[in-house]
Amino acid sequence: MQAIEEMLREKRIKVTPQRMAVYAVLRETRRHPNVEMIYQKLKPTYPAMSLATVYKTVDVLNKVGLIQELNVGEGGLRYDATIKPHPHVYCEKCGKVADVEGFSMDNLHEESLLKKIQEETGYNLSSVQLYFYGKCPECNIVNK
Amino acid sequence: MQAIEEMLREKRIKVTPQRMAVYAVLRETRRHPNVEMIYQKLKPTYPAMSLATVYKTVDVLNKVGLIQELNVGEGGLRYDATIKPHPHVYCEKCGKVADVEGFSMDNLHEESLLKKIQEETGYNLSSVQLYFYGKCPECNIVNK
DNA sequence: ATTTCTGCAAATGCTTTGCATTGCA
DNA sequence: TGCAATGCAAAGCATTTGCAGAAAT
Repeated sequence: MQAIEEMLREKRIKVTPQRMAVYAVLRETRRHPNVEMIYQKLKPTYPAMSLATVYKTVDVLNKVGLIQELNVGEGGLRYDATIKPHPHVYCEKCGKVADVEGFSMDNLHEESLLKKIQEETGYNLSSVQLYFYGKCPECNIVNK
Repeated sequence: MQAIEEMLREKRIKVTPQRMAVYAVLRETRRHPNVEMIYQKLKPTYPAMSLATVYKTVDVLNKVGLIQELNVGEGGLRYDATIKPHPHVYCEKCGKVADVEGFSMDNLHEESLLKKIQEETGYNLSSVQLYFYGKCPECNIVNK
């Protein structure tokens, strides 16, 4: 795994402690946190860090392509440091987001398919998201 | 096409002019409007209708399965009266949402695939959404 | 030295809520 | 009649913005 500092530098954005910290949090977790979760996680270590900075930081990291933004149900946008396209499952009860690893999205990026959809819709496409909705194992146990 | 009044009645929800009007708007358009757009569309005909009612109505229609809710980019949730699963394309510049018709999502609902993903994730799945992101034809022409 | 980022607080925008009134069944 | 839906205004969150001071290149 490449050093975080290097990765930011390669993207030609200024390397600040806040940016390294936010990116580090996202690389260490599989929980697809939203901005508030990232903020809470960083608070003990960076008491001065502002929520607005977390918002700005995930925006920058997303725009340079170091992380991806997930638009699943409620609770705000979620962030994922794994940028290789993969499907996500969302729990409609507790809001948990998990990766689906056993399904490749390569076929959705396949040259011919994207081209076909571009022709049909006239859109110039750049990315794809596949979301599955349901109930997570923990919420399934609980009645109702 | 079935009469709107009948469809609401079959879902055992109270039939009101507001609900029929909102559902009618969604059946007549392919623009995947958000709540504000539906509200603006109805204002001339139903000047007394409240924005809150539109919010409550799309929520009810979605819950009984007459419409589906789309969680694409900015500008609020979008609504679609076509409930058969199909992919959507979202324009990252102007926010337009369009249907993709040339790609079937049946394979994503295939018994074996859903089962496989349920086994891997432990989630009990109920629905799927496939979103493509890019730029629409109109926005592609404009520079930058 | 410049440019960009951060932190704060205020502002914005979408959505929900509480409640009195109205309307469907 | 009784329960549910509507309309209005206020409240609630998530997110954005403007700007002065701080930090990175």
